[in-house]
Amino acid sequence: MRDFFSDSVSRCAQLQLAASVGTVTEAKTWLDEDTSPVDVLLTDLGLPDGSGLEVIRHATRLNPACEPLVISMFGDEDNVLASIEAGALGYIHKDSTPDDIAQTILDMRAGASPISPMIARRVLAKYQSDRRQQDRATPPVPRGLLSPREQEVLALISRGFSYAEIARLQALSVHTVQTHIKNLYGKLSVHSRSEAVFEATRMGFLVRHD
Amino acid sequence: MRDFFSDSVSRCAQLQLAASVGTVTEAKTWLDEDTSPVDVLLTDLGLPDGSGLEVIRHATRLNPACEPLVISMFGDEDNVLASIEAGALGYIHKDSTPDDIAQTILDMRAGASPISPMIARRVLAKYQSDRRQQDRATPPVPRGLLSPREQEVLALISRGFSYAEIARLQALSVHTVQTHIKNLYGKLSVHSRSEAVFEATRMGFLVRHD
DNA sequence: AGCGCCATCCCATGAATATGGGATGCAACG
DNA sequence: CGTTGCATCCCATATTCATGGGATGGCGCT
Repeated sequence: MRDFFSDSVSRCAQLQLAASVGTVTEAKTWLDEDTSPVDVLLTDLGLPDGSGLEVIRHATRLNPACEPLVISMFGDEDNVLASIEAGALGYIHKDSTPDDIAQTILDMRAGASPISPMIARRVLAKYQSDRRQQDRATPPVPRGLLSPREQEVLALISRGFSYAEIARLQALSVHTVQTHIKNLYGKLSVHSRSEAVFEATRMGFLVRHD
Repeated sequence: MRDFFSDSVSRCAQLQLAASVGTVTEAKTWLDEDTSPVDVLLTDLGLPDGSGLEVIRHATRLNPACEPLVISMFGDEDNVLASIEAGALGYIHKDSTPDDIAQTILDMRAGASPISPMIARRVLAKYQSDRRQQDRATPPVPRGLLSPREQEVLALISRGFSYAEIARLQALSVHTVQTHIKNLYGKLSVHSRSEAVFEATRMGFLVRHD
């Protein structure tokens, strides 16, 4: 197998083969030790001592610019999908010729993602469903429940300002601030600043703006 | 243009052309009025009265199983990406032949996603960066920063309990509670209950347990 | 014109908090 | 065996909150 890979890679005049290993352990060790960043990672999924997914994760963590390419078998769509989630940018069939592999690597280096339309469809489906889920997670903010002033005051409370400080920041009287907070408590049905912050966060009023 | 599309579609023996329109408005109206669900939507992006993106969104909202296919020009990767986010499952070049288009539609119906490797790469990149961002959003909870006791006290604070109440609930002395909170403030570098709740939420200590 | 909601201001008081100190026993770690 | 961190307890006090009242003017809607 090593020879086969080496053979494939050696056909890319532009690339130089840095290493070729046969197990997850070997791969990780080599990645850790090697000083220069790894640009292209060509890996099988079923390695003797673990999954190629681990190697992909390891490599991309060490060098985010690394471009992992997975060798897959037919009918292995699920694993291909998993490797894409792990960071793979393309895959190639196990029975490709060395020339095919070389060409695929070059394509990938040129900015493409060698993926079959079938896989692409599944990635898209997942991408879109994730996106929809995020939208649902992003809250159905009960807008209009809190008046603008109340929201501002709430935000300041959450950052630990005292009544006096809030009054100064908003150019209000301390009394006014107290009134706003009083109303706020009513609307959130709470009885203290901390509880208000908790509830407001839970209800999506307080968003981080670091 | 209508004739061209019709011509393309009519070459798919399996498909029947339901309608062909030329503007966003027409499309929406037709989608709203037509009773049977739309299976395949073939749309250009630059329509006279708006973007094909709107049509895609409209169609997928009405029938999530709808498979939108975008007609794009060369060099229009950004828009293709946008349409994929809007729900498109594939795209085809504007200068394809009717036969190409017909074949592409059939491929898509068979479960593929006609996407060039270049576009695929960009989708993957976005997918993976979104995923990483979500991971970062899900916090690297600094476990061990807060002692168990402190976490409990924090949780009670967030629910609005007073020192005395917390003391009662935890079978502690009020003084002890005060000490814990004092230490808590130090660790979160805050100076009030509300700020503590805010920071703790931000840092992922306070999770909802409704 | 009247009603409701918001923002603004004012007051007073008991309750709760923030923060400074200091102290003990225990368990873990090297 | 000393150090360090946690949990526990104690005290005192200035500050801040929570909450009850009451009041005015503006804006939008009917």
